[in-house]
Amino acid sequence: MSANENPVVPTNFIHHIIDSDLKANKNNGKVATRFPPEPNGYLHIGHAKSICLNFGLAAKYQGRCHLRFDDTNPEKESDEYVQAIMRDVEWLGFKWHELHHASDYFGQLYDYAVQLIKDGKAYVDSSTPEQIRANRGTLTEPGKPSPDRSRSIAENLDLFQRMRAGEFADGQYVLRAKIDMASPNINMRDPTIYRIRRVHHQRTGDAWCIYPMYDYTHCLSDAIEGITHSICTLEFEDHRPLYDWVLHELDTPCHPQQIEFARLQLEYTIVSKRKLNQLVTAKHVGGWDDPRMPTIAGMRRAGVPAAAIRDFCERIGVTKKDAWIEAGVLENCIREDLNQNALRAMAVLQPLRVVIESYPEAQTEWLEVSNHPQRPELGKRKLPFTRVVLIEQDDFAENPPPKYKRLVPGGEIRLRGAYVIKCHAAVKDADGRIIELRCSHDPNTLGKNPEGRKVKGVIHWVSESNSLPAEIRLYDRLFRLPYPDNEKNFLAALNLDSLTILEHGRVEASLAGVAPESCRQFERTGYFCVDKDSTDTKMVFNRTVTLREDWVKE
RNA sequence: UGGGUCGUCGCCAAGCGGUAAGGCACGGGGUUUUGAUCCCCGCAUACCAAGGUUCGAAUCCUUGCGACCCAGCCA
Repeated sequence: MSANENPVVPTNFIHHIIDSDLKANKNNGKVATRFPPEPNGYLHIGHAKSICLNFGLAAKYQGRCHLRFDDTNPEKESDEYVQAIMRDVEWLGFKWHELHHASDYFGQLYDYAVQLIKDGKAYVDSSTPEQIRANRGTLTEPGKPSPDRSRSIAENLDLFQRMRAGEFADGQYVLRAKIDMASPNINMRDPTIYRIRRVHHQRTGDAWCIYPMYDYTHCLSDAIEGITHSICTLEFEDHRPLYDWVLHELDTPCHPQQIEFARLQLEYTIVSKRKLNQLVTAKHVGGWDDPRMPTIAGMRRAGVPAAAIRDFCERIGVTKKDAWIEAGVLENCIREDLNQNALRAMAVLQPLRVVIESYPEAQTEWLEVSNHPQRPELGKRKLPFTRVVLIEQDDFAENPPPKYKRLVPGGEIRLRGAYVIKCHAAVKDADGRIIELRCSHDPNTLGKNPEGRKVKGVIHWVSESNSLPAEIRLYDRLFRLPYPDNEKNFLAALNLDSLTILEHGRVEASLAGVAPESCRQFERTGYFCVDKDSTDTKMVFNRTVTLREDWVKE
């Protein structure tokens, strides 16, 4: 595939920063990044952008990229999420050079906190959350110091040790950094860095009853791991002074540079773990891996190739601009990959019986068709042609709209890879519904055009007797509005027709036994992949994406 | 009315003082036993606005305007 041989890897402002760091021999010419998810939900397309960025940087600069779980809030975290995250990162195609957990550093983090206290840079506060909030001030007014701010170092040390020892109730005390209650940056108004919480931690169990906060933990974890460039999203820009403050006050192995970029915003989707969790919990979807979910697991189940996600992340770029990506960009990446790589197959989603009266009843011809019209190296397969075939209900119209290119009464159509047939009659049931077509075939049209006339269209088909029953799940976008988050309640933007199940599909017999996650292009209808719900008696396919349809719809 | 950041084509996005890359979308044409793919062609005298500096500005300066983020013992 020469198309992907010379990918033009776009550059972005982070490359510029690193390039100049390298030129100045900062960090001894090394580059180390990390992807730091909190294990409180499944990874989504927004995380994919961050993963591609961080692992991509390490690859580009021959550096390292760590996977680090930011597991400092045991109330929301679980091992299920840890496992899912590792699975998703690997599936996306990345290998971490080191695996870490912020919880691995709890001991060191505690020692650093003691040092901060000894230096007079942190104090134990007995204020309630309400008092802390009230004293924090507002965006335009400075905060007021807590009465505990002047507590002695000795007393702070004693109290902090006893916090750890479990002598106090949850919430009774917190440890705060002593910075500046009048700072125009609210994050610098003595942020809480430790809280008491008697919660079982998925990794450290009940070893701790105090847990460090993100701002305190993240920078130190980066420094401990020797991260050189700590990349995060824009909402942490205001936290950078705090990141730098902690590392400046403490004697750490290094001082990583925090760089912020704009998080992904994709039309018709939502990338908030809280809201995605809500969709799962309230059963608006089948689970975190529901094919409609923008999660990595969901897209994987839908049949989206990892390479398409990587391509997408590359195309959208990395900037600090608040941007919205049109849904078509992702779809294009998916189609581009699948068009190149998916084998073709014949499948009829909503069958209509076609009896070819001119074709011998007992006869079966094995017709050779290409697995991929543009890639002969992918071989050919044989399809059984029989007297009774099934075509798509949509491919026949008694009263065709203008420019209809399919079968009509008295008209001819090419059955893809087979004969040209002509429709003589439509058989209807008592309700007037068409249940069968009576046709004849032109035996002289196999592999060649009929003489003296042009056939306007080609449709797909499957042998009635020699095909497999299949359930086809047609997925559409989960939200009917491009910006679900703009709604007071995002659930109101849900597309109630996001899933259509077709129970009576038929697919060509060669698909028997094809493994889950295998993708095929069902000619003329779209890309589909085998779902894990498939059984020996009934295959199940998920529609990944439709084919482009360039014509005006009726 | 505090602080932080951003503003180049419908949507992304290069550009970093020398005269507007690319992708998606869109429009037109061609090939085609998938109305798919593929292939051509078109698509910003213009870079939020207004001033200024300069031989020359999207790029530098000034002043406006607009958008986003921040007041968790969440991350």
